[in-house]
Amino acid sequence: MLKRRFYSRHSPLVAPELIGKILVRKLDDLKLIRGIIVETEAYTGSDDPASHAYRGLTPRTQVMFGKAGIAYVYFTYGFHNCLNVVTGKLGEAEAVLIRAIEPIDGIEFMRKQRKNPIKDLDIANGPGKICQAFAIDRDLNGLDLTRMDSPLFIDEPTTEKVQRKVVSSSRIGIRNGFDKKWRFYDEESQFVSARANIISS
DNA sequence: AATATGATCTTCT
DNA sequence: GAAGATCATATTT
Repeated sequence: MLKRRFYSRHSPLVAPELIGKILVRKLDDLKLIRGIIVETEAYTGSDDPASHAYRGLTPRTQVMFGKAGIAYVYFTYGFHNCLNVVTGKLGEAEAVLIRAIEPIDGIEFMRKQRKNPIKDLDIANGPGKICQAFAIDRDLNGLDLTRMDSPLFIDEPTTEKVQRKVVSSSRIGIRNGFDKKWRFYDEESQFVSARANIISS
């Protein structure tokens, strides 16, 4: 399990290192849902016009200003939740958005969470889809991902491939801050988000 | 293959 | 009141 030391750094540094790591979700019945992170985006605070924290602390962005290694889950477009991990030093308002995942374990569960027949490629290739597949909602906002008993955390890969070809681009779905190349993804993965493919083509 | 639209919630102006 | 770190479906090229 990744420790707080890993998260307590500048988000554009943490985001590319999360590619290839394993997101793990523990359900009530002790079932394990696992997948490889293949796409992330870094956000910072007052210097990043694309960030929720750009205009300072608000009720929604409160956890971004807190300790690293905490989940920041927000609700967007009236429909979807998105999962971030808080990074940086205390008070710095940084986070990494998890944008796409390659499912490994609990695929049948994920399929049920989403829409029943659905291709493996479409289970978690987008931030809203990840939260559906992994049963993540705002109840998990503020959760500490570095505690042993946490129902959600990030692991080092074990049997999975460790070396990834990580490349960067502009972030997706934002109007400002296009100059920053803070979206990172595994160039060889088929599981990156669908919207990314549309925009970059 | 590209573009449009509906769903409909939260936050900040 | 408008915009938003989205997604699925429908409609048009």
